[in-house]
Amino acid sequence: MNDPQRISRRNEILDIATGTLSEKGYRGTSMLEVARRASASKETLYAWFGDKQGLFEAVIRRNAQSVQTVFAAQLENEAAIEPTLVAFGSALLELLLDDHAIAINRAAISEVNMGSGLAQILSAAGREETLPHFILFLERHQQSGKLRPADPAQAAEEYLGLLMGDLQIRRLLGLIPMPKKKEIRQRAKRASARFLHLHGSA
Amino acid sequence: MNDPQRISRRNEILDIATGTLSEKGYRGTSMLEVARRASASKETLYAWFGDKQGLFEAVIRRNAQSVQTVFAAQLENEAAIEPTLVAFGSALLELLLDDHAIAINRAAISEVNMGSGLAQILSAAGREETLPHFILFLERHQQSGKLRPADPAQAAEEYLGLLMGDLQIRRLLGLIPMPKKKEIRQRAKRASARFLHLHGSA
DNA sequence: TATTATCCGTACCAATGAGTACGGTTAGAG
DNA sequence: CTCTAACCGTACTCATTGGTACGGATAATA
Repeated sequence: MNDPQRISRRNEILDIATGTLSEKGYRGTSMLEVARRASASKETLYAWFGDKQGLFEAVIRRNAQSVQTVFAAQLENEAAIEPTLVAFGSALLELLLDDHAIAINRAAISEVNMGSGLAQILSAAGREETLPHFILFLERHQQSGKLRPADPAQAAEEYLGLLMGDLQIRRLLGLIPMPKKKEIRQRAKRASARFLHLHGSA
Repeated sequence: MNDPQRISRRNEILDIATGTLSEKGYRGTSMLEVARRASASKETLYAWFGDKQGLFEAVIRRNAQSVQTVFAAQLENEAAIEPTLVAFGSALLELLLDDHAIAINRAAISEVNMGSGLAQILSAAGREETLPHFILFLERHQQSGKLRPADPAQAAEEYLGLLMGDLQIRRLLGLIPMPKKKEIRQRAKRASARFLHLHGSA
């Protein structure tokens, strides 16, 4: 198997692992099932990813990587603050609430007590990576006078709180389905308006 | 074993189950271990609680019950709005972020895919039970003119979002320890101030 | 004191799943 | 074309754990 083939095969396996994770959860996903669905052998899985945790670490890392790029661009345009805020909020909700992300977060949470590092990896590749971009964005607008001076980290957290509410928890608990695009946009709009009400200079 | 003894014994077992859940998580907690710690027999556990899920359903229900009473009183006094908001927020944070509550939420989340009803029970006994009290509280203050008219349910969710931020998720992921009382109070104060900034009539 | 129901501890069963080993096959390298 | 390395499928080991069975002890009750 040559290199491009291996990469493609690897991604195929990670796709299948992600799908299985969404359907059955971490505990409910056996290596055998992933192998069967991927028409791969357990031995290959273990050779490539070490063990079960390693496989899902790879899932988390790849998922995070595909995200990272989206946000960096999102927050670095020079548009007015409100539309950017709305676009960013929508993208963030879309991303944090979709089935794959929820499955990944559930996996990380359910393995916390098993001494697994999944949660650390998820945090490092997720929040730790994107939040600074958002904070810088807020600082830029503070300096340009569009936002009143304040601790940008705290302001960022306020926006996140207004945006998410307890949606993520309720998704994690399986109490609500993925919101429709329309609801998401509406929510992002409202959160942005509220945020500007608190922090805007107008 | 007479009745009061049984009740006390039952609570003792639920305490131990809760502690074990905090330490090891749902998956990491075996019925054998609970039995051993409680100096009980597995057979008694199964006789009293049906199965593993039944045991932890009982844990959730008892925990929720002990909470419910706190909030009802909290929100029905006639004090000014801000101190009540701060007190309620502090109590809520204290309650949602402590080790036991986090362990319970982790358990419910990790069992979602297994078709367990733990999450439904948690929601019914938790959010569904306390949120209406808070909404009524907001409505009362709207009618008395202390709060500007608005959808009280939406306002309630905003307060929750401002209050929690992503603290709960980070606690669930094991990324941060339980906040100190002082931080909690400070956070409740800030969230209340922000909320009144958005919704207060003054 | 005798009786009976409950509970404890231990042993047991069946199922599951992580991780390993291996023979057969395929596909790329020389 | 041959050879070799990687991969697939299957089978196997081993540990864990949910759930059940049972004998002996214990405490309430008559």
